[in-house]
Amino acid sequence: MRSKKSRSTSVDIAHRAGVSQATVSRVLRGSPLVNPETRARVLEAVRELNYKVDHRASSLRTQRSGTLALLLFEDPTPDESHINPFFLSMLGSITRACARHRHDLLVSFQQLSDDWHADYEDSMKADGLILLGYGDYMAYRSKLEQLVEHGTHFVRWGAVLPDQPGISIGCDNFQGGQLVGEHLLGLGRKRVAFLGHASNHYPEFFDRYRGCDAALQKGGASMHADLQVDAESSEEAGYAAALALMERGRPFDALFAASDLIAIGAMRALVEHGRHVPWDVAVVGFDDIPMARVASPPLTSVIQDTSRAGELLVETLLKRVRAEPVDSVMLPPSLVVRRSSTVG
Amino acid sequence: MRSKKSRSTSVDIAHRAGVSQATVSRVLRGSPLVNPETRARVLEAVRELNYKVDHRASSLRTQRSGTLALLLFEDPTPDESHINPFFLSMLGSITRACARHRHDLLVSFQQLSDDWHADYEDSMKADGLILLGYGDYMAYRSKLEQLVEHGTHFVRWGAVLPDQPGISIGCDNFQGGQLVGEHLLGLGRKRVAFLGHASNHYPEFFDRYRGCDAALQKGGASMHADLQVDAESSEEAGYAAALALMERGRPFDALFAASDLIAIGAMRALVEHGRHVPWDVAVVGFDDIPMARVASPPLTSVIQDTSRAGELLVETLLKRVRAEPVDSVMLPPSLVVRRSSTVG
DNA sequence: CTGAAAGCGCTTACAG
DNA sequence: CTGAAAGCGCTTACAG
Repeated sequence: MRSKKSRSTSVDIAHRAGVSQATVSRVLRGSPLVNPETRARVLEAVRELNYKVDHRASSLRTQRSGTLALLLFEDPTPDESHINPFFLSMLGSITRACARHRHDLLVSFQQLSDDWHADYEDSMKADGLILLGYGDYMAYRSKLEQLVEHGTHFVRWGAVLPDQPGISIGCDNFQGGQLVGEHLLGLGRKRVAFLGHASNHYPEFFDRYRGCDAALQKGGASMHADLQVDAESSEEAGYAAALALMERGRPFDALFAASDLIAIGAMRALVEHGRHVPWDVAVVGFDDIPMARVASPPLTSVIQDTSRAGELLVETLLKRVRAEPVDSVMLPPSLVVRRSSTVG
Repeated sequence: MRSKKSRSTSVDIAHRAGVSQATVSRVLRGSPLVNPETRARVLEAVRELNYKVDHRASSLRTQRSGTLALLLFEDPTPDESHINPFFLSMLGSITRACARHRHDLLVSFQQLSDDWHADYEDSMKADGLILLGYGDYMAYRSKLEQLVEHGTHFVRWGAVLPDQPGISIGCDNFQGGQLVGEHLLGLGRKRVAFLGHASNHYPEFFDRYRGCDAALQKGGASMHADLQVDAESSEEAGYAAALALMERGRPFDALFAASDLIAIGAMRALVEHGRHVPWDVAVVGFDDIPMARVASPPLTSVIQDTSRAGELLVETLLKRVRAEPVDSVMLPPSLVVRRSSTVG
């Protein structure tokens, strides 16, 4: 139709229903100050002409777009189309949460190096931003400060830290690490290697590391600096890190990977070098991505509640947009035990 | 800033630069009819006030939103956050393609049963729609017809069929099936089971089936109705279908699953029932999702070029929006051989 | 309960 | 090359 006649507007509806354009608008916005019969007539015309409110015009007038933007970034950039599966799962739950809250979602991949603070909200495309991604927190932090200073509405998925700019929703990574430490200790493993960055630059990984350390210490063990190898969250990095670890020649009977991707890459390296998982080395990951169940052996991991997380991110952001008070929140993780860590 | 002073407009810029608001607009749209010095002055003011064009106002005026909408649907609805990984990968490449073409992307999950034809383009939120999903084509088709009749701009990912409403970009599923059939034949396997719907209701799966059949026939074999079991694309369905297949008691030495998820579920069932993959049964999937590499044994699969697909979908849709002529396109698939089908 | 009118922030003929 | 003016399609005080 639209290809032939041009799209109808509220004026067309007004005409057809024999009312003013203002009244059409009132009906469509659900204003209570409209006579029920008038309303019925307008609605009838709306149906007949298959009319839809022009979202741009209404949003220009009301100064609310009803749209949220999701900015997803990873540094270094993953090769084409290989976004971290954990973020993809978050993307799914955020999309659903947006729909529940009757908002649209704009999705965009960004480089940490991009000028992403400058775009979506400034050009009035979105009422607020959801930030999702890994990367060096020290580089990240200054961007966040700009956003705050700029008055942009945003919520970030990530570590909940004291004094951080803006607000965050994140997993309780320390507790996640503890769950892993306790599990390994219960298995009698005390020489626990850690694959992943463990510094302030990667606070999520670092908290996982420290949580595990804290748990081990209760059992008279601890993490060892010579059993820690840096790795970003990818299979390749996990593979390389496991090789580097074995190269060092220090004994270890368990391996805690900062993410499932790292764990999966590491298991490959271990097996290729004759280490049996879990007999020689119990392996635990983090995130519980779909791949974890399928890996061989199936990977013990820490579950982050992505659907709760998506809901909370959207809910919190909408509160921020409405200038209601909000707080950072940490979500409790849980452990799922599979054969990569247990014998039998 | 914006939280304190209100956002600046083109009028503010005009004022500051000592020109008319119309000139500001010309500069920002890159119009050639502006004196270079004037342009410089305007740009200076833009920078100082950190001004960004209000996208809604500009889009209202130009009647172009610069936004595309991606509608993702699956029937039956997957449980929270477990979208088919193949679609997730498509989503990634579509997002990137949109960015390359300087368009924004709105993402939304839909039920096939929803009234999705009615929304995004009608309310002027998007210039066009990308449709992505599995489902009963017969139900789907009537929706497509409505879209066409309605003059909506859309491109669909899926089977390229004669007489279909609108245009499609899809994998050459028949050829994909052929590659599988030739591969299995080369391995000396002739009793090939098929897990997945094989009817007009699921044209993509059906083409894969027929392609495989065509290849087998060249080798004096063929697909058998009693070795085909319906399954939608999920691990659970694959698991159940493999059980049903074994139940029938007909011998088979190869299994072609209509998707990797089906294949992975099926392998689990096979192994649990004492069949060795690939010795007893060579297994091949379709899609080459990330899980395929990690499965045990790693899964032979058919690669669909998702990054090319995303680019083509976006490019084609934008042409449609600009009323340029476009055609449906089939992309050539390729086979990646892993240990689920080869011995040694 | 309803209408006339102003205005959201741009873009683009039109006139100079 | 530049400005004044109309208009994109709505929403919402204001007056009745």
